[in-house]
Amino acid sequence: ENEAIKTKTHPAPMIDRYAATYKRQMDLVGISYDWSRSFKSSEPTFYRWTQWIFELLYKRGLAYRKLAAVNWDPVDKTVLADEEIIGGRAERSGAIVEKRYIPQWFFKITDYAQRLIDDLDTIDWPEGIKSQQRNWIGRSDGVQFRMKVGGRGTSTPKVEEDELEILSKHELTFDVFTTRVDTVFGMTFCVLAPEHKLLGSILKQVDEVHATAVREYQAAAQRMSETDRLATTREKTGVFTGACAINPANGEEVPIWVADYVLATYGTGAIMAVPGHDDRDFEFAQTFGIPVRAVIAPAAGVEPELPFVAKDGVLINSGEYSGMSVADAQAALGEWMEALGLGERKVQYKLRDWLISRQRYWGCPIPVIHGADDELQLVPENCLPVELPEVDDYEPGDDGSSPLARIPEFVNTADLDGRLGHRETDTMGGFACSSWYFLRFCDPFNDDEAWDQEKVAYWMPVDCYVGGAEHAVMHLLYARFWTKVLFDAGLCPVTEPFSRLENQGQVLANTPYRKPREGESLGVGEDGILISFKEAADLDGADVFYRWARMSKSKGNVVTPEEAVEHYGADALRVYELFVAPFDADIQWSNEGMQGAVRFLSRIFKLCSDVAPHFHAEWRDVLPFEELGEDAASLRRELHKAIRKCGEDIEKFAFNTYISTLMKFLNTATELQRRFKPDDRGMVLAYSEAVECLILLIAPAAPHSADELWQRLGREGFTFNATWPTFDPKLAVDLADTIACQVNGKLRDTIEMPAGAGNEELEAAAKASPKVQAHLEGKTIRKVIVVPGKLVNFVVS
RNA sequence: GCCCGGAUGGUGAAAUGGUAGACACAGGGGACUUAAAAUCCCUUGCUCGGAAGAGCGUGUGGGUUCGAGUCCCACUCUGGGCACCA
Repeated sequence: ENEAIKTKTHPAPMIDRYAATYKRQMDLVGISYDWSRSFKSSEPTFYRWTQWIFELLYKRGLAYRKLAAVNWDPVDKTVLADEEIIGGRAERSGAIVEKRYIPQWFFKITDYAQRLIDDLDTIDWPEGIKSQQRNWIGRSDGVQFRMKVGGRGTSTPKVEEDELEILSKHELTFDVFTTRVDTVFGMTFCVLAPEHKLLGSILKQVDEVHATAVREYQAAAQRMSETDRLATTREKTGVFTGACAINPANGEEVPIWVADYVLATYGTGAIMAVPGHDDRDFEFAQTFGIPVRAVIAPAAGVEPELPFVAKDGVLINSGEYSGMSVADAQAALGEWMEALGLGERKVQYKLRDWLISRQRYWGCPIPVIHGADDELQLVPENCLPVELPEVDDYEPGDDGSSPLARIPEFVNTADLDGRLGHRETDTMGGFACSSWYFLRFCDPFNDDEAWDQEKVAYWMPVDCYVGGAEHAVMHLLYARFWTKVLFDAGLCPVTEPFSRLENQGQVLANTPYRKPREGESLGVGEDGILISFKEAADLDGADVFYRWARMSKSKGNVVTPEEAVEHYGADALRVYELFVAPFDADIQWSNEGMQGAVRFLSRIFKLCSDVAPHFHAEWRDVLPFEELGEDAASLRRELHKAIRKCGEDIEKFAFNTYISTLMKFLNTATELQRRFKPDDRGMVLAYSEAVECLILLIAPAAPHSADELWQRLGREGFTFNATWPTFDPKLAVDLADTIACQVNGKLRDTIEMPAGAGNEELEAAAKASPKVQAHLEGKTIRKVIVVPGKLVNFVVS
C-alpha cells in the first residue's frame, strides 16, 4: 500500500510481480510446493469468503462497531501505527500526533480469551510462544468494586481544606478492578486514567484551578504512546482532581488523582492505589507526598519493609480481617463485597478486542451498508463479494477516511429497504485474510462455498505450521480465534488450526555502516549510517563497522537465491542453510560456509562414483550378509546408526545435526574405503548398501544430486518415490562403550568396556586404571557412582 | 518499561544432569604440482611443560548436586513482540 501511494500505481500488478519472484526462487532451489493450490487473497474469489466470515461473526454477536482512538497525523492527514510515532511526533512528517476518535469495527476475541488459554495445552507449539500467548491474553483473578465520589478530602496533605468542594449532589461512582483486594485497607488514594469517562462530570464539580490542571494533563497524555506511558523507569506524573472517593472497606475518604500510568483500555480504567503494597503506587505516593500505609506483613508481629508486594503474608491494620492470610482475606473480602452488592469477584483479561478497521484502500471491503436511517445492515450473502472499486489514487482522505469514501458510485447504494444508503468504506486489516487461508487451501477454487466440509475434515488441522516467531501473539492468536468461531458454527471440525508449530530463523547479512561525522544526526536508536559495500571499501577502515542485519533491498545487502545457486548450486545452498545453524536460529550468511557444503556434496559424488562400478544392485537379497570382515561390519554399524539418527533429527526439525550425521558417516566411509578391495564380497555388499542408503538419506537435503547419483547406480525414477531406509536395531549400536573414569567429578581416564558390562565390572575396571589409581592413593573412597555405559565416579576424601 | 528467546574456541555450532567443543569453517604444517587451484593427510580451546602430565575453561555473581553448558536465585549484554508493517 505504501509503495502504491508513493509510486501512484495499482497494488495488484505489484502482487503479481512479487509472487512470481517468490515462486521462481522457490522452484530454483527445488522446494516442492503444490502450486496447483495457490491463490491470491486479494482477489474477490477469495475475499468474498472473508466477507462471508465477517457476516458470520456479526450474526454471532462477535463483530461490533464502537468509537476508538486512532493516531492522527495532521500534516500528512493520515492514520499512523504506534510504531510510526516517535516521542509523540510522526516519524515522517514530524507533526505532533493527535488522537482522534472514529467509529471502528472490532471482533470480540475477548469472548474466547479463556478457551484460547485452555487449548494451548492441547497443541504442540514451542513453550515460549505459548507463554507469550498466555501472558498476552493475561488472565488475572480479582475483585471489581464500586467507589463513590464524595466527602471532603482529608488525607491529602498538599491540598488546603478550603480548596475542596463537597461532591454529594449527584452520586457519582466508578468501578475499580484489583487483584489484591486483601490490601484494600491500605488504600490512600485512587487514580483514574486521563481518558476516564467520569472525569467530565467530576470536573464540573471542582474548582477551576483543579479542573484546568486536569484538562492540561489530559491533553498531554493524549500525545503519549502506551509504551511510553507504562515505562516504569519514567518519573510518575499526575494531578489531583480536587475530589475524593470513599473506600467501601473502611469508609475513609481518599483523594482522586489522574495519572497516565493507569490505562483506560485495561480493567475499568481506574484503580485503588495501595502504595504500601504496589511498586508503581508507592513511587507515585513518594513523588506526591501521599501517605503510605502497611496492611500486609510477612508474618504476624513482623514489621514489613514498604513497599511489600509479596503475596505470602498476613493482614494487619485491616479491621476484622487483621490476622488473616492474604489468600483467605481475598476470599473473605470478595464474599463480603458480593454479599453487600458493592462489587463482585471477576476475571479480567489484558487481551483487547481485535480492531479490524483500516482506513485504507488495499484491503477486503467490510460488507456493511449504513441504511437510510443509519442502521447497520449486512450486505446479503447473494450480493457478495463487495468488490474493491478502482480508484485514482491510494491516499487516505483529508478527514482520515479510506480512499473508498471518495467514490460516490461505491458509497451510494440502495439499502435493504430500497432507500439510499451508503456503504461502509473501511476495509479489513490483512490479519483477516490470514486467519482462515489455511482452510481455503483445502478447497481453493470452490465457487459455491468457502470450503467443502469433507475436504476440510480430510486436511485439517495443519500438521505442522512453519513461520517466524514474530507472529507469536497476533496472527497465531487471530487464526486460533477464527477457527474456534467456525468450529462453534459447525463449519470446521477442529478447534485448533495448527497442531504443531515450528519457528524458522532468518538469514542475516553482514552489512556495512560508518560512524557519524561531526554534526551529523542519526535516526532514533541508531548509532551509524548505512553505507554500500563499495563505499565501505573506499572509506578509511576506522570509520566503518559491520553488523548482522536482515537482508533488505534498502540496505543493499541482499544475497538472492539466484546468485547463490549460480555460484554454488541449489543443493549446496540447501545443505548450507540446513547445516549452518538450528532451524529456529538466525543464519549469518557466509560464502566460506557455502564452500563447505559444495565440498561435502563433491565428496559424496566421489564416494558414489568409486563404488558404482562394483555396485551390487541386489545387496538386499543377500541379507543377512555372511563373511563380513571387521571393516564391513563396522561400516554397517555406522550406517545403521546414521539411518536412525537422521530419521530422529528430521522428525524434530534438527536439520543441522541431520547433515552433520551424514558428514560423519561419509568420513567413516571414505576412511574405510582405503581398504576396499573389489574381490572382498563383504565390503562390496556393505558399500553397496552404504552408498544406496546415503543417497536416499541426503535426498531431502540435496534432491538434485541424489537423483543424479540414484540413476548412476542404475536405479529407476526419482529418490522422492523411493522408500526411506530402515535401520536394523541390532546393528545400530556400539559393541563397546567408552567409560569416563572420574575421581571427585574430575575426569582422570577413559576406558573401553564391552557394551552391557555390569556395574561391579565397570567399577573394578575403573579402579584398575593407573591414572585413577594415582588419584586414589592415600585417600578413602566414600562413595562410588556408576552410570552403566557412561561413567564411574569415585568420591574420595 | 513489560512479555518471550539467546549468550559455548579465531568463526558457525554439538552435547536425555554424566568424557564440553561432535560436525564444519578459518588457521598452521605436510603430500601432490613446473606453479597455482582443486584434492588428500596431520594439527588446532586457553595457560604452564621437551614430554608425560597438571591447571583453567560454556556472558557475570551466588546456590543445589557425587557431578551443572544443562536445574534454582540475582544480574549484564543481545534478538523478537507490544495490538494500524503483516
